[in-house]
Formats: sequence, structure tokens, C-alpha cells
Amino acid sequence: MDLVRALLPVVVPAVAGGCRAPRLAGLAAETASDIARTFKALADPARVRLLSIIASAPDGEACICDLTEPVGLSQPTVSHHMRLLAEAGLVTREQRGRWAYFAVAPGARELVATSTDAVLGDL
Amino acid sequence: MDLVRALLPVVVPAVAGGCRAPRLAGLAAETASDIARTFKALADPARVRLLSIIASAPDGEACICDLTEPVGLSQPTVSHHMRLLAEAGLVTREQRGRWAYFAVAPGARELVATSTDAVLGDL
DNA sequence: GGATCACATCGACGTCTGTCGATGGGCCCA
DNA sequence: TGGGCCCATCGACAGACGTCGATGTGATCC
Repeated sequence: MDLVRALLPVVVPAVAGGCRAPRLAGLAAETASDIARTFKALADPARVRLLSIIASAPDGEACICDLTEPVGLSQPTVSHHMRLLAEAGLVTREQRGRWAYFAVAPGARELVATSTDAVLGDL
Repeated sequence: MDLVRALLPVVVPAVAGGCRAPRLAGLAAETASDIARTFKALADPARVRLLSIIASAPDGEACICDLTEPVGLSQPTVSHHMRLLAEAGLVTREQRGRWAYFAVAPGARELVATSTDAVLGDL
């Protein structure tokens, strides 16, 4: 039997030898996937830059053609990233004439904050 | 010339037709990569679960053998994920005897918060 | 000292993801 | 009505990523 672990203040089955996990539990698999999806949207340098550009824009919004050049990516690629950000609920998309204007979603900051709390615990 | 965009309160070169980007600027490429690296560590369901398990553990720490079963992954895979979380500065690793104990890093929550502020603006 | 245990590393494999050029669909202006 | 512009979608491709079994490395126990 292992003395070190036996002294730990957790309920451990009295089995000799080996590591007996104290049945720890965390987030459910589905919940974890939802949270990961939010962070995944922020897990790419291009999307981080795109989001920061929009957030710091004078009007708080920008269209694809405003974003292509600053990030140095092709138009389809920028469009693809914006789609992911929109699907994650981090930006909103508004079609005005030929242009598609993107703005940081109202609940974006809170979405990240609550996700963080869900993982780390909101104590 | 496009009337809609010409009325926008941004300095736009007087060029006829086409989208003339108002030279928007956001985070630097290197800064964006650093931030994305933090979020990337949280962009996987398995790592989200692992982190939440550790955060909710009675002692605030857990070893690999405590984590393998709850997430339903092999030991090498869990070890791999913990390595990534540690490299991201989200968890700390402490070797005690045969076991490696992982705990949520002291500055984990702040790391995510400051990263979020850097992207969305800390207004 | 030999057996056992916890963990890290390695090599391999399938899948996901970021990127591009080409193309198509709307909208606007002349 | 025709042409030009913005944007989304498609198909393709390289690279990154998650996962596993097998193996190596220390530390512990008998």
C-alpha cells in the first residue's frame, strides 16, 4: 500500500497497491464541447486580429474589404474566419447593400467570461 | 462612387468606385499569436474537462491517474494534454514521488481575462 | 535487487483546419 | 441592361492536431 496517497484527505478504496482514483468529476462531455467551441473561435491568430480590428474600429464595425488588407489574407479566408466568429456568437453580421458589416457581439465578453468561470469555477 | 461608404466618418481616399479600406489596425501579429496560444489550450473538450476536474478537486490538485478514467482517454493522451495546459501557463506541475500533481495555475483566470481584454478592448 | 507502478516520450495514423484560386450570386451604378 | 464590385461557397491541398499502443525512465515497495 502506498503511504503517501493513503494520507490524502480523500476517500480511497482499501486496495493494496496502484493508483485508485478518488472518482473526480468535472464538466459533462457535452458542456465541455460547447465551451471548447467558444475558445476554439479565439484559438487562431488571424481571428484574434480580426476581432481586435473590429473592436477598435471607429464605428465598432467593419466589412470584409476593410479587414483583408490589415491581416494580409485573401478575401475567401477572411470570409471564412468571420463566419466562424459569427457562428461562435462573438460577432454579428449585418448586410447593408453590397457590404457585410461585422461588429463585436453584445454578449461576446460575457460569453468568454462565463465559459472561463465554467471551467475554472466561479468562486 | 459609392455614396453609402463616402458618408462614413472615416478618411477615405477620393478614388472613384471600389472599397477603400480606412486603414484599420488591430493587434500586432506576434501579440495575436501569443493570445491565440492561450485560447488554443482551452480549445479542446478534453482539456476543458481536465481543467475543470482539477479545479473542482477537493485539494485543488490531481495526478494523471486521477484524470485518465473521468475523461475516458488513454494515459499518454492525458499526459499530452496536461503538458499543453502546463506550457500555456494554465496549470502547474509538481512531482511528488512517482506522481505528478497538477493544479490550476495561480494566474490562470487572470491570464484568460487579460487575453480577452486585449482582443475585445478593456474599456 | 527485482518487480511494480506512475508518468513521459516516441512513432504512427486518421481527422480537422487554415489557406488559396476559381466560381457564383447579389447589389449598385451608369 | 450591362458591367463592376463585394461577398460567400466550392474544391483542393499542406500542415497541425488528437489519439492510440509500445516503449523508456525514475521512483517505490517487497
